[in-house]
Amino acid sequence: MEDANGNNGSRASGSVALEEEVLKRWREMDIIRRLLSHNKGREYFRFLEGPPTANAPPGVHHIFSRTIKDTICRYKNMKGFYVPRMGGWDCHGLPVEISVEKQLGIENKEQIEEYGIEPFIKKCKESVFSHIDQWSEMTERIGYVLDLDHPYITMTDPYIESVWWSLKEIWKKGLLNEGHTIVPFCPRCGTSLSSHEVAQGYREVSEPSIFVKFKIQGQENSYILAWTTTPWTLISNVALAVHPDEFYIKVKLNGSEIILAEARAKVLLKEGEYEVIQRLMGSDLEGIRYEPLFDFVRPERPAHFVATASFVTMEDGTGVVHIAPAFGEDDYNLGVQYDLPLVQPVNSDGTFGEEVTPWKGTFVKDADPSIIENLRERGLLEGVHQYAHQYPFCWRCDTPLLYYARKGIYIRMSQLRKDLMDNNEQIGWYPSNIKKGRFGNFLEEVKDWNLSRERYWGTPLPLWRCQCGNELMVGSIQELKELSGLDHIPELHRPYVDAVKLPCPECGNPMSRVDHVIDCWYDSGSAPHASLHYPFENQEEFLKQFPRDFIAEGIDQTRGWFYSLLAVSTAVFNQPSYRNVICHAHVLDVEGKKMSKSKGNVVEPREIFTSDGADAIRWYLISSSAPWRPKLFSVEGVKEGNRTFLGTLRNVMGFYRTYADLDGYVHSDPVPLKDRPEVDRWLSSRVNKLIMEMNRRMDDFDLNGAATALSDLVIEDLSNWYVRVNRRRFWGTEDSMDKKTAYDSLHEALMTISKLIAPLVPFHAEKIYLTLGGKMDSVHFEPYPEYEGPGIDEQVMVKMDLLKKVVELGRAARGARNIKIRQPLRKAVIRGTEPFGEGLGSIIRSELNVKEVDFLDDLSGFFEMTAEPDPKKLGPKLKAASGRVREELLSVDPRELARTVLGSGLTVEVDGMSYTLEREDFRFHEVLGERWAIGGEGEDIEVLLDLELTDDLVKEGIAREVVRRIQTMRKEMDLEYDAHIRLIISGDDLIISGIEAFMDYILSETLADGLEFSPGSPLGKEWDMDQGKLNISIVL
RNA sequence: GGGCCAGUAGCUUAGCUUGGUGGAGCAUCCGGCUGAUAACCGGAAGGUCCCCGGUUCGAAUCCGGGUUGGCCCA
Repeated sequence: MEDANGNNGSRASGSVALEEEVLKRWREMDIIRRLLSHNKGREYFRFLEGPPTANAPPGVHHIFSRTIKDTICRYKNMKGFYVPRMGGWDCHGLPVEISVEKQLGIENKEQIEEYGIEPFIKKCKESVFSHIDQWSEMTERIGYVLDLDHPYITMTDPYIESVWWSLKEIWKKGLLNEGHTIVPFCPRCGTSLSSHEVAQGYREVSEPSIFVKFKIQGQENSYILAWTTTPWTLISNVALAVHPDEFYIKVKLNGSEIILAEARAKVLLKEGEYEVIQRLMGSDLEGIRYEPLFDFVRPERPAHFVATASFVTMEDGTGVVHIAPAFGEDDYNLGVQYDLPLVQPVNSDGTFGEEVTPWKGTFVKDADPSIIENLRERGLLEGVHQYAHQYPFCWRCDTPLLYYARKGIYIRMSQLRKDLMDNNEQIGWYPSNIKKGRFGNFLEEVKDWNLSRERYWGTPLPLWRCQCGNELMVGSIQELKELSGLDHIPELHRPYVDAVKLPCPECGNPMSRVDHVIDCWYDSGSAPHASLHYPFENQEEFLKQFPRDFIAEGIDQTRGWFYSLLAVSTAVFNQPSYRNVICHAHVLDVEGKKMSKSKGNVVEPREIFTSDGADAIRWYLISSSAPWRPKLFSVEGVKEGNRTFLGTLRNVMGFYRTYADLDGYVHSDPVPLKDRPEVDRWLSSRVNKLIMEMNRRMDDFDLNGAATALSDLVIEDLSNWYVRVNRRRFWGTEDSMDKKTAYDSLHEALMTISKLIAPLVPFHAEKIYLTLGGKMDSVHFEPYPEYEGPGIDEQVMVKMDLLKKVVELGRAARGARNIKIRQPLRKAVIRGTEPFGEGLGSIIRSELNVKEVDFLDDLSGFFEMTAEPDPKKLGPKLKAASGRVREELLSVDPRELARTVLGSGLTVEVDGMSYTLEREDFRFHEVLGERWAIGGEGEDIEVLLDLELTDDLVKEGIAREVVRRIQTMRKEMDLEYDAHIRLIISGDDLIISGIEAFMDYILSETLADGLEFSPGSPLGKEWDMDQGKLNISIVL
């Protein structure tokens, strides 16, 4: 609650009340919707919202993304750009299916088929927006300007149609192929897993690894030694791989001749145990044929020979890798290179097929011991080792995953590698290292993109096939209708699209759609065109918005959305679809751990909204460090920002309002700047300088730098300095020109600040703007302040810096000698600066409470000099000896050293060498006598205070002590600021004489109409002062 | 296992590009100030600038290696 003076009871709660008031106004005046069309018709700032999935509630990290995006967009909007901000929702994908599976209590594809695809995807559709209310609420509450009424939704027909169009474009370019890809596969769930899911399930396991002898064809007793951690894949072996540029040796071991890598022999075999017969390069081994270990499958193409491959390492094994192309990515690629057969005698449930007679129906991994035993009996086993390595398990059912060749449709991104890299050059990355680093490295090794998913809930792959081998890619709804002869397609999802058969133009037989849906990353990567239903609608609008100027998401999107956007736009348009991207780090808990429900360390956005508000959390996330530094989220940190920065703002406003209301001040006909005192011109210069800096930082996407600059000005310059030293100018009862000038200056500074902070803390900005009588309906319609020179008076800024330094040093001088500020002193003497004008000089006198300020060029009369060697000078001059010389000189009495150096000069002998040093090689200090206190000793500016007290000074000090006590009592009595009082006082003689000497001063400071001395008054408050006892009563 | 980023006071961090006696905020303690401020001002205490090595007269800063944490990928 606010009191009559506009002060908030508590700084923290003040922020929530303020925001609710602003939110109410925004709703009533439709501000957010109006901002969405603000500047329409002017130049575009082209922003793209990354679509979240609304089937889980938003967390703090979503607030982080949204704050960054909102801040940049609000800024550009104020800079005069039209900033369309279409919301977006990502709908498809396995996570949705899984949540529906859970809800239905089923857990595999068979059960989904049993349940029915149609009711299943209906459930998916319902589930997609299960938490949309929380998302909308959060979005509005943090003030994110986003069009939630017309969002793009990736599961709608228009969106899917645009996705289809782009796929057909890619298909027309011949970039869409079918092939096998090796995918991680869960044999129990019957599905391949996304890389993200696989990453969740890695565990360290210890498994038997075996050394197997492959008999070389046509040679007696001669073998190649290979090593594997997956014995079951030996059934499907079709080749052995060696590194072409490593040395291999043939050795005699246990009566056999064996080939293995030289580097590995040294590790695996004991010295003397073997005899080297021959040394060869890996490339010399290429083509050697060997006898297959098993013959369950007879390959249709040449197999069982040695190939060379650079992925073979000398880190472990024998330097010979057994190759089974159906069960590993490297193996598969090598298979393509050597045209090896794809031997795959394993069913999709992970058991061996009929042809593998001894183990048919056995889960492959369970067959390992028996296979090992089989090899041992046949004398082909050289050894078994326990081997610890990382292996992926299904995150859902904990079954070990198998790498498995599956048919799939993929985009040949590897062919577009150079285009991707060229397009990446046109993108500004924040932080910049991502461009060449994490993202650039990824592009250099970009793999073909497996688009197909053997699932249900996704954009159906629009590829129809005929038995005759003919294929058709469908690129629009219209095309599908024409080809099928149907005039109604219920929707572009399974199973409806599956039901559509197309007559084959080649042979007339019905063509069926391939089963697959596509990777939902392709959906979101299509957002730049699909959000506008391009090219079916909005052709012009699309051209205006492509490529987008700015996107921002978490760094985990590097290979997610940031990649899929670039991949789609490169494949379809050969351009990047975004020009600038901020990748922010994650929001972790206070200990640096990932927030997760199971750990119970999740911070609920709502809790912060009701305790400290949206601006507080926005400010915390932006001001605490650069966006790409992880945020160790602490509620204390949010509160601190709310107290220090936002609270100070609210308080300066409160101060302004208290007195402006009292005086009926309105900002009009302002006093010309040149007629204002220096301190006002200083404030204006500081604000102008901030305008320059804010524009520069925001244009550079440097939000953290902008926040720091704001905070410095508001806390240090505006509140802690300008308002504090000028308070008295606002207090006077009569309407003076000086008072109006002070109001003008404070009003103007606050008005500009309200605009400068608007993108960052939109609620506080609004409140300040409106309180100051801003003309627009919202500060967010105002143009962002632009620097218009010459608004910066460098001279007055330099002077003020000096002045602040003088005051700081003067206070330090008092502190060092324990002299209270309320005790007036006769004189301050300052060295090292020019005299200030009367205006600024009076600030020094009141801040330091001295009667007189003197400036002297030379204070040596007060001092004795000391000297110490300056390592910065000694180093370059004496090189290696500098350390010893410095040590030597530090052992000399510094006063004596100073006398010598300043007098006859100095030669020092160290380790038998002699060095001549000069004045410049030293730093000088001064020490002074008892009467004076010093601040800044040895610095560019020094301040001396005369501590000698006269009777008058003592009495004045007493008077100030008395005033302070009366003011405290007024406050305790909760008196109105302008309430007049009468005083009844008694006390010790010295104190009474002080009061008598400064009677007028005391009366006017405390708004007292009379003061009466009345010994022994029982009603008053008893005070214990340094100078004796005092009793004060206040009467109204 | 690979890539990227980071390690500075009890906590949050600046400084690192371009080497020259390490700064700030919060918290603590002492003192001061206070009719705008749950504020503010002065001071104290608190540092192996993650570790080891190299370059240099001199390294928080540059280079190499390691380590710990985060993220991404396997």
